[in-house]
Amino acid sequence: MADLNGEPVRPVFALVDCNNFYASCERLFRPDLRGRPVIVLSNNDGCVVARSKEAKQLGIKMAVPLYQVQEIIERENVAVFSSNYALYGDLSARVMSVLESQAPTLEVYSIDEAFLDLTGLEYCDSLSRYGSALQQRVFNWTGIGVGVGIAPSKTLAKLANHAAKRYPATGGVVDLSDPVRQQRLLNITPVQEVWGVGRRQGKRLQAAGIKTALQLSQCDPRWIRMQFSVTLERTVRELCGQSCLALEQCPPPRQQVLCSRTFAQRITDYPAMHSAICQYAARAAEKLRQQDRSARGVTIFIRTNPHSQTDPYYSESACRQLAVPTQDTRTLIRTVTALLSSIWRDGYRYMKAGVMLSDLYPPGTFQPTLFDPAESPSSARLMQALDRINASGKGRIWFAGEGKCDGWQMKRNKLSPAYTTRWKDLPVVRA
DNA sequence: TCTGGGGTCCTAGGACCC
DNA sequence: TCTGGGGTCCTAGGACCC
Repeated sequence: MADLNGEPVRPVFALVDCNNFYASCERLFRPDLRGRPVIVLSNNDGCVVARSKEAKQLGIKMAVPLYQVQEIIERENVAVFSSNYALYGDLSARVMSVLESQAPTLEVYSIDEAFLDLTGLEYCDSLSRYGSALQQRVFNWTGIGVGVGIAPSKTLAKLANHAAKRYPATGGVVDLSDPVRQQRLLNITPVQEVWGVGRRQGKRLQAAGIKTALQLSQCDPRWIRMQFSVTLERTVRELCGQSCLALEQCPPPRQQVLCSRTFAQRITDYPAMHSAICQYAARAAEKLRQQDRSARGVTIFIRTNPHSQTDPYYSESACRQLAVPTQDTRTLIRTVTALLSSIWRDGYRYMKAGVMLSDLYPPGTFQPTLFDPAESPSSARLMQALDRINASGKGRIWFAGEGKCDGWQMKRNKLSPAYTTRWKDLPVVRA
């Protein structure tokens, strides 16, 4: 693309990221929690996955197990919540719809982040002024605070966003279009904070004397490719302001569907594991149908606690390729049941299990052989009826194999109401 | 006692083909 | 005694992301 003077148009990306998203959601309908430290826990109330500003200041680290910060929680009167995905998902959709109304194109990157394409906008308005207006509008319309990072590549936009959050003087908006500013920020950013550099590669880079993002950006991309990977080569180029990652407006179709859980209490007997595996298969099948796919590959895994010093470790998986893809819960339950009996061993204390569906086909795209069994014509209608009933909120139908609720079910002791998605949880305001 | 869940992409190596 | 070159596909495992 070129502008009217024949100069190539430089792409401009913005990354908008919600501040302490889950913690902000929990506080939105609880004004009494303003100023009080808030944390949100992972499934099973296991680890800390979100912290309000105040909680961060107390030194509560990300992903730390709950029991390790119990003392701080009690001493400092920290408000603790289980994950409430119904609430976060709904508020996320609200934030995204505001962003969508304010930018020509956007990519929803995760539950609390979106990339926007602002190419060409700098000719109409100052980019940072636009960022501030966007931030204000999201806050006014949803009550959620966001940070905005603007730059010529996604990786730099990520970095700008980090800076917007780290340095309050920025007001939560950083425009990194200027190469001099880019260099300055890269110079004070440790290499492992760059998007796409994880712990492992961070260590390897450090060992090679590459300690800052600036040093990484100055590496020869070909050398990086040889020593590391093409992915990291792309990161180097992106850090130099060369955009290699495009905006993905429609997310590519999923290639697998996974449902796995850690149990609240260890499972030691086969019937309990069987009902857990059946429940995960049923849930995975539900997701599969939501995505309008049929799966041919079925994998299950079971494992004990890898952290345990005292219990023996066991981890095993098994998979099967079906003759024809299916989205019928009954077929999947039959399959996982057979797989489970092949890997189950008595005498272990199991901590986690899961069901994975892969080799996914859109309807009507699989070519069966002459002798493949056809799916019964009533299957799709039956599954539709099942999904409709279970979505109606009037009750739930499940398969016998799933059993009734048991002690191993996920622990969510500190769950807040589904304020925005369930009528009976609607907050009431009294004058 | 107590450590989440759900994804993607890349690479190396083996099997196989002509 | 001598034993090519080029390619595809599949899988397991590693690394990364939020």
